[in-house]
This record gives sequence, structure tokens and C-alpha cells, in this order.
Amino acid sequence: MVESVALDPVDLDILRILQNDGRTTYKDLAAAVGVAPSTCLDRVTRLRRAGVILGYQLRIDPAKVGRGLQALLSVQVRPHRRDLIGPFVERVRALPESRALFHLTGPDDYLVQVAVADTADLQRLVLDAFTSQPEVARVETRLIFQHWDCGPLLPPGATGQHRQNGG
Amino acid sequence: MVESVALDPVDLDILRILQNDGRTTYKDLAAAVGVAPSTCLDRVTRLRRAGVILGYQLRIDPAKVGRGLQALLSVQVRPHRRDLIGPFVERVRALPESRALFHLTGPDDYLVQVAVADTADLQRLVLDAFTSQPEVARVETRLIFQHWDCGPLLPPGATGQHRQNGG
DNA sequence: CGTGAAAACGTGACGCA
DNA sequence: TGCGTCACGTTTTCACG
Repeated sequence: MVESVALDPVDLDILRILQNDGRTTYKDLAAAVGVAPSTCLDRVTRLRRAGVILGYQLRIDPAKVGRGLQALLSVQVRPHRRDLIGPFVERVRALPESRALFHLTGPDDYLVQVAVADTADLQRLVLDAFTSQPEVARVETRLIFQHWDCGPLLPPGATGQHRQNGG
Repeated sequence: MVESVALDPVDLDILRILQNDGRTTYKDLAAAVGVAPSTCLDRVTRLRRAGVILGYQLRIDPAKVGRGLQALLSVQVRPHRRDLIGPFVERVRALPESRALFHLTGPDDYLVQVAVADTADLQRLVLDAFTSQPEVARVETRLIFQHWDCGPLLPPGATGQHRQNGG
């Protein structure tokens, strides 16, 4: 089990700011959280080594790059055995249309978020990459009308409320 | 109206690299795509103004900040009227546990991805923030065993027109 | 779109509470 | 032990060809 890392209020502030703008300079970061730039650098380096910070990612508007339609595919993989679901997961992850993949409890084993050009492109994807596969028992397609990325993962005002469990 | 922007191979290369590491320096970017650093800066500035680049975001390991459990909530909002779904969306977006929110076709109107500490926390969230609301007709909770963020949004080898028949 | 220069920044070493 | 001050190498960024 992954365990929580002890995070100072300073760490939380840094994470919160970097979530809104990952290219914030250490100088601005330092001014915002009230410490020296070198301290910020030290904190960020430590957070990255601790695995709290996984990376910095660019957010792109899918519609602007010819992927104006998004959908969710609920997929049943039957039989649900390791030797089948492993390759299935890898194949789905390798699709350029895939954006996210969830392994879930419940009757629908997997949920795949895909971004395509249009409905014809979606049909092609479902037929060619999913229903044509022998291990795929069922696919249910739902279009995404609208999609919101919710705010920062850290609670906005919880500087210090975080459980700093010693073990 | 959202429209695809004409993207050079250079633009696509830049986007692809920045998606893997949003803090890549313009110098490294320039060396990777084969243009001058100032040109890279110009391209990125233009892409940001065109709305292709939405922002730079830090990726954080939820488990490391006390959010080791994730779930998907399928929510029916009835009646499905604007005056009800507007506030519902805003309320869900404001929850610190919310990570993403989808408005979908099909019987389940909304899908909410949440990150919580444990099952007790999840139960509290479902009861207090969802089933207690009058407009929420039904909530179905599915735990997320595993979650994959899929590769770059741009097709890996499509240096050219982004409208390309993949095979 | 590339070149070059100036300003700003990242990034360590060192000293202090 | 952790933080701040300082200095240097690098990067960003702009005007110009």
C-alpha cells in the first residue's frame, strides 16, 4: 500500500500553485508561499523524489487538434482472466484515441475514455479496436456532451488539515 | 465555434514533447524539433493564444496525499432541466473530492470521478453530497481498481496533417 | 525563421539560527 | 537540520536581418 507523505503547509501551497500553472517560476513560487526560492527548489525536488509529484503535463484542447468528439466505452472482457485482460489493457492504452482507462468494480469491467474526430471515426474505432476482439464480450458507447476537469486535488484552504500520519 | 487549427509538423512535435514533460526548456525543445529556441517560443505563444494549449498542470499521485481510493459515481439528475443541472454541476465541481465530471448520453446523466481517503470517506461523500440532494434521483458507485492515463493526445507519427487515416 | 545580446531565472555552495 | 543569501551558468526573450 502506498502511504501518505508528511506534507507541510508550504508543500501543500506549492502543490496547489503548481497545479494551476506548472510553469510557475521558483521565484514566483517563493514569493507566493513566503519562503526563499532555494527552499522552493528543495521542496519540489523532495516532492518529486517522494513520488508525490509525478510530472508536468501540457493540457491540450482536443477539439483544436481534430478530436472534437469524446466518448466513454464500457467494456466487458470475458472471461476476466489475467492472460486476457493484460493484453487488452495494453492494446487499449496503445490506441491513439485513448485518453484514460479504468478498471472498475461492477458488471462493466473497463471504462475507456476516447477522443475522436466525429461519429464515423467513433464507429470505426468501436468496430475495429473493440468489438472485433474475441475477449471483448460487450461494448456500450456513451457520448460525452461536456467534460469538466475539476479543481486542484488538494483542498483549497486545508493548510495543515492534511493527515500527517507518522505511521 | 471550435475549429481545428492548422498545425505544422513542428507544432505537433512541440505539443507531443511538452505533453510528456511540460517543463522542457525551449532550448531542449528547439534541439528536439530542429528549429531555433526563439522559434519554439514563438510557436508555443501562438499555440497558447490559439487555445490549443490550455495550460500546464502538475500531476500528483493521489495516494501520496491521502486520497488512495478513487471511484466513479453514475448520477441521474431528475428532472433533467437546466435550472437543476446547472447548480448540480457547480456543486459537484466545487467538491474537493471531485477530479472529473462528465455529462453523458444514456440513462446515467453524469459520471463523476472522485478521489477519497477510504471507503468510509466515500460513503460519507455519497450520502452527504449526492443522495441527500433532491435533484439526485440515483447514484451508482463503482470503485476504480486501477487507472491509466493514456499516451499523448496527438498521434505519435502524424507529423503533417492531423487529419490522417490511422490503421 | 535564425542570430545574438541582455535580462531573468534556475541551481548549487556556503553561512546562520 | 532546515532556511536564507549570494553568485554563476543557463535559459528566456526581444529586436533585427
